Amino acid sequence: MDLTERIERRRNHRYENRLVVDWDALNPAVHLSEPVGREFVFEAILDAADPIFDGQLPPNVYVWGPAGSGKSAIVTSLYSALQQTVSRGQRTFHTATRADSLLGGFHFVYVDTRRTASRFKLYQQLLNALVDDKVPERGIGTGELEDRLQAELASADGLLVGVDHVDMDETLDIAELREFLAPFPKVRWTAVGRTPPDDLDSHPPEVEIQVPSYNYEIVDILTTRGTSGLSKGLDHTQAKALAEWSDGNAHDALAALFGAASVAEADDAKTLRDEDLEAGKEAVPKGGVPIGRVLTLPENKQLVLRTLLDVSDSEQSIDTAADAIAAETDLSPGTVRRYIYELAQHDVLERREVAVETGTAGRRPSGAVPRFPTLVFERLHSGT
DNA sequence: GATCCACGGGAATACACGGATG
DNA sequence: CATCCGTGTATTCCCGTGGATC
Repeated sequence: MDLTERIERRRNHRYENRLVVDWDALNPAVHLSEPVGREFVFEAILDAADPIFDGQLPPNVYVWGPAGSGKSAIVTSLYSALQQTVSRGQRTFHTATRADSLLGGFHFVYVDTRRTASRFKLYQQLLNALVDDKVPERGIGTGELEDRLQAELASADGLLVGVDHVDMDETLDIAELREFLAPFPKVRWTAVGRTPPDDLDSHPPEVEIQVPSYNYEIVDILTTRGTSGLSKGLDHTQAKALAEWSDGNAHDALAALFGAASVAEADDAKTLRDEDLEAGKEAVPKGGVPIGRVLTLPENKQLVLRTLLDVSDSEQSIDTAADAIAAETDLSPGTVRRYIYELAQHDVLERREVAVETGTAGRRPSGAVPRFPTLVFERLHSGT
């Protein structure tokens, strides 16, 4: 037996003994290419997109439903599939061979407005997806980008944009989306959000598709993910219990599973024990924000959150915490404090009354506690 | 020289409480 | 007793500046 063989053997051995074999499979921020149990929504979106097969522009579509119901999963997978299908034909398309490519003149781009909440960034992202060279992120005017995008679209039949997370804190709402895309008559969108169409403060999109909350499907989702993520898969009883706990929120269920796996692995456990699952659930606040939301925050805000988890002793005021964080980072105390308040306003943190020992004068201080899956956040951050 | 936007810092406003006032 | 006022904090709001890039 030679050395490489021995190494290989050892590697396999370790691999087999390892609890988690694929963290991405358990990661609620990573969507499967084929989401489980939402086929009818795919059909509805494709129905609406049907005109493109005749070279016509389709209507704008609004997909809406509660948190953790698979909306993002659907749109990301659908758009990446469309993008791939089409761009394959696209390269060879150009002039004569138009008939070869059914969707030849259409482009598809997915954008997350959590990262794209200004006119500039929207144009920048769209352009970046359409052209080969990198589009500058600064040093260039918004008008210039608009011109370039116009030029790029001149030769296309149309552009379909999947716009995720509209109408939330710090993201685009439908009215802004309309306004920003108004200069481009060939652009149509599929917007995704939680707000019911009746509550939108702009006239409703032509097509509305409602995504209901998950129910029994969560067990399937957990089992599917568990099978590829855990060396021994996920026990059915545990999957069922997690599903029930999650109340139809697939994100929360996965976040708890991910957290449980993280705890178990840190403890060198060979299987997921019930206590791990308890810890996993514990770290996922009910009605909190999804981990994806946190991971799209600007780098320094994430740094503040990560440091907060380290220095936090639950009973300290925001002021004290801010000072402690500022000492650990190269941000000023003032900025850290402002960040914490901003994060609290956007539900990433929660302000909570804190016991005050000193005099009674003045407004009472509050502390800040996380409203996002902390174990998931910590693990995803410790790697980078 | 122009661009966008994250930072920093400070001004404005909100809140808590005790004491004064009607 | 209800309301107002003053003082001390906490929180929110706003805008100028500068880094990085074109």
